[in-house]
Amino acid sequence: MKLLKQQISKAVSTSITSLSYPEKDFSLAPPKNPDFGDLSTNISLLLTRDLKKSPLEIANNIANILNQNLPKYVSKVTVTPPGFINFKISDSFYQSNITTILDAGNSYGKGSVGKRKTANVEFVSANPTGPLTVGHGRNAVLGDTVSSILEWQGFEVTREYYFNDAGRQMRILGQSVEARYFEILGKEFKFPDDGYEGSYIKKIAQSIIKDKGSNLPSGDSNFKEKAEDSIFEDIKKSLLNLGIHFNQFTNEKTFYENGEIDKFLGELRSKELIYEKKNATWFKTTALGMEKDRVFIKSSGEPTYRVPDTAYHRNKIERGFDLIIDIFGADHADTYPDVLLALKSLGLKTDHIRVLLYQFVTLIRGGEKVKMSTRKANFVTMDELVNEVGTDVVRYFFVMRSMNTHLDFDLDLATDQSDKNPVFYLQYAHARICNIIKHGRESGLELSDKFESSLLSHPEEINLLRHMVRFPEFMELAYENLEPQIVANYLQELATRFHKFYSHCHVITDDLDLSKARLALITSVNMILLNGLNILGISAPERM
RNA sequence: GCCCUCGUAGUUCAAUGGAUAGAACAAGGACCUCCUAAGUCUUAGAUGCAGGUUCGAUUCCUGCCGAGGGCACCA
Repeated sequence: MKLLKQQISKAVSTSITSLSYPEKDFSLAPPKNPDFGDLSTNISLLLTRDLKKSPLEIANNIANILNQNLPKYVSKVTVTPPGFINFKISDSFYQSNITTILDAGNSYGKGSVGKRKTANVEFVSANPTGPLTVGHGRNAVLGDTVSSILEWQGFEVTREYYFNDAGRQMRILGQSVEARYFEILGKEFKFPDDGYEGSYIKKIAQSIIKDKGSNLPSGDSNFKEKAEDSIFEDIKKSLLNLGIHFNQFTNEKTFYENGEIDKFLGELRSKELIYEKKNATWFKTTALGMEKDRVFIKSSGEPTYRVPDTAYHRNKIERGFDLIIDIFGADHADTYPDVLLALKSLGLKTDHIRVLLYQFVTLIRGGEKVKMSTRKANFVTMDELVNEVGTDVVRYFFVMRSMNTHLDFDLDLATDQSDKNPVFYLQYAHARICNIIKHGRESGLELSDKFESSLLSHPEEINLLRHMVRFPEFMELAYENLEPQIVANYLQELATRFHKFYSHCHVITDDLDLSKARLALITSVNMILLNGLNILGISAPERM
């Protein structure tokens, strides 16, 4: 399809040159209404102003030339108001694509932009203060799917989880566990003001009593460490439940210990971008065009998140990735520019860093919005959700919408309607095909590379084939925009066209040649479904 | 007050600046002697408001209204 488009574009360019029309950057894409043709270009509309002629006239001039010497596989060139030039592609082009798909198999649609390139995708990155919640779920699924989209283009991807087990949050976590520990033992305790109130804290305290006895003193390091270990283990388990596994966990502490933080602070200092004021250390972002300076080291001596984050990103840059992606919630929108600014001041290139912001999930339960807070233990965990509706439904739910939409997650509906989730529509198409293939096998029909593709001329077959050839193009689009919902939308449309085909055309019939051709057709549809579902991390059951 | 994201059908969401704005759920009809009806067909229903750019705007720009998030010596 890509080649064909290039050929047609070239033919259009040649014809406008021969008419001495100026060159324009025109579009060539399938029109929404298939009655107009398979591909349309807006070139004549773009030329209207320069040529001071009606777009229809220009279009007719171009079309006349094109019709004199049709590009390969183009059967007709037409013009429709207001001035689109439409190309009708011959059925044989689409029919021949089946062999292409079957030959490529599970690599059909792969791209090569990422060949011999590496990418790092940092996501989730939740500190181990509590279980993975539905809020983190959107991050997790997006990150994992974006990673797969990159892999599909040839990138070697490192899925990375960055965390900090040394800050304020973790200190309070330790104190919360300690308080519960003494509470259970019937001793005097003080629950911290901003303590974590979830019941998991008590469970951790209980397990500490079991493992370490009941004589731990206040301030014992076990409280925090045990909590961290236990929570981290749960997070990893929850992620695995979602089909996600990380290649690397990076602890913020590393950058203090290996001196990289001191190193880059020194470098900024020597560039006079750091100064002291009110007992704190500031980064002079105003000198770099920002509205106000930012604190790097608090008067308490603790660095702010910007410091280790900058060191961490520098580290990622130095590891030589061709592409670095951060998946952040909308609440981080204002924070990463500081980090990028610091990196630039250090003389580093940041063009290959892409920050993907996703909007928050609003949870709705009983018709009411639920304000989520890990600290207040007001949350729904990923595990609860996955256990209730299953991994496939959860993953599809998070990936079927654009990440910059604020989405409402109605828990009652999610569980009530989980059997109406559109993911089943895709899976059902796959299962149906598997069943037909099985049915064919039972009557002695096997897939063979010898089939007469020209028999596939039913309108529903052509309609299906038209969408199939676009798979590589859509995957490329998903990569360029880093938007997983493009994959989901593509598959949804593919499944629709397959289901329509199914209701109009029988595969296994008395007509052996037709059956063979249709078997090849549905096998190639299945290949695409499988490839797409794989990218989304969704299973493809053979029976439903 | 300033910044970011979003306002599309009753509801939840789609739509590389293009031609008649698509689905799903909910509401009203129809279709299984036929490879799984988790399907197909069909009726009704929407671009917050006001300008601007453009041959053409849901899409880009400005203002207003509304929702969410930010604007820390929290991450």
